[in-house]
Amino acid sequence: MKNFCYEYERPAVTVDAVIFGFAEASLKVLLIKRGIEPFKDKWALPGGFIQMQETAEDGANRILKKETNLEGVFMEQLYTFSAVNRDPRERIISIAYFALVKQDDYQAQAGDDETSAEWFEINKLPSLVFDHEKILRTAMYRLKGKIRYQPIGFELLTDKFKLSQLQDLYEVILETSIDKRNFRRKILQMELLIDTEEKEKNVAHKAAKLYKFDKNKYDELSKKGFNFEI
Amino acid sequence: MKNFCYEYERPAVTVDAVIFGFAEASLKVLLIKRGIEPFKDKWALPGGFIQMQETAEDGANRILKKETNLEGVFMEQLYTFSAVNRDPRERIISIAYFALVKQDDYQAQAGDDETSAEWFEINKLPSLVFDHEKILRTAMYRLKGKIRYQPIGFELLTDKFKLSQLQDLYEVILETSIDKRNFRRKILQMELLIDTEEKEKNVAHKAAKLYKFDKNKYDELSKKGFNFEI
DNA sequence: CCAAAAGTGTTCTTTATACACCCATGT
DNA sequence: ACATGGGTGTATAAAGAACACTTTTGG
Repeated sequence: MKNFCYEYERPAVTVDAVIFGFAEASLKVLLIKRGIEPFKDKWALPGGFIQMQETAEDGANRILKKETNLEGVFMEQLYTFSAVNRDPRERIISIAYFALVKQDDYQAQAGDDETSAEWFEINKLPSLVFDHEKILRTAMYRLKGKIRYQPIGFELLTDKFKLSQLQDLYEVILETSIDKRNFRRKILQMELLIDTEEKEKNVAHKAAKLYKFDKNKYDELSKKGFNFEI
Repeated sequence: MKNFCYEYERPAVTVDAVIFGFAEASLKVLLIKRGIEPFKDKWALPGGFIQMQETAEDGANRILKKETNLEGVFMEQLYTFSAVNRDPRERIISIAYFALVKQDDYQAQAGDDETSAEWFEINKLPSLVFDHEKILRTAMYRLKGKIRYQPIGFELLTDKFKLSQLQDLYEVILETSIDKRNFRRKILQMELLIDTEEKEKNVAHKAAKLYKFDKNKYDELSKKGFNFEI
């Protein structure tokens, strides 16, 4: 049974993923209900042991795919958690990632497997196992810091979005209110949004224009020293 | 000999440290000459296997102490490198840290052991083993990004410094030139420097005032939402 | 016609940038 | 006396912050 032997004791290594979504003007996190001990039936971040033939990033993508059936979304290494007793069983080091997904895509594609994954509003979280609350706090802190200087907010919205959705997103994540006119001017002045010429439909008010984020243009400008900032 | 057996195969886990110093107006990194195979006598970042009773941060501090005899300096987790073949022997995952040390302190205290550690100017590096060049690039990128928004530059200077030293530091790390008057005004307006009432001595020109960074005041202001920015 | 969200400009304040000369000290 | 780096102020441009009304649409 125990076939892998080493000269020195080794910690186990896992990968955990903080998967953020945004819907109904609130920030959400995907949690899974543990199916095994320890802490069976408690909520946890999706994760698993790293495989010998995969990088940590591969592992994080594998977990993302398993839980959401999504691939190719924004994903970034968050931090490596190595407290000696973070797992009651044995020494386990966790390399944590955070991902930003377009929640509508997920809702369309997932639901076809029976893992008990569920979206939780960031302000209505259950208690989590191990040090997962700490990991989640770290992820939120990172997201909050990063969204102002990199155009990652768009990763949480559908491809076409209206400016008020983008503003809602910033307001929720940064926990501030932003002046509508100043926000719109600032975003539009960057010239990173493509006007799709479409409008939202069937709303009981003036229909909003829909925009797309121009990733190619952003990449171009970045090379020339442009810095995104909200 | 191989006494530690597990049900599943496990990667080994190491900690590597990118230790930055600043002297003679240039940024330096501490490298060690490897004493063992593989790559014996090649230059590498200081590092070692993580111990079962220490966190990664403890490990990084242990390595820092071993190589420089310093403790309590600025240290922060950088990134975890997990490419499958980054080490030719076997799968080794490295949790990398970066540290900022006051190089003068080091020169005063170290030299009492015979490890072949040596400071290299960042622009005159030898080639490094494994993926250590990648780790170093990652560290420099992080340092460059971070120094503008957190007062970590002071960690590289002696306790008392003159403004031109601080400016040199920013110019070297950011790879730009900065207007002297604008720089001085910006730094002094923050009111985070304490005028020590001392001046440099024995220089063939007007003696510069010496300042200290007021960490307590910075911590206070941070709590109230102040953001350091150069 | 009413409710609900979209869309739009101007003024004022703050911050960033560009720029050149005199001062103190040791040799 | 001279070479070296220290120290200082102002004017202009750019960016940020504050603020209220009209428009479009479905019910």
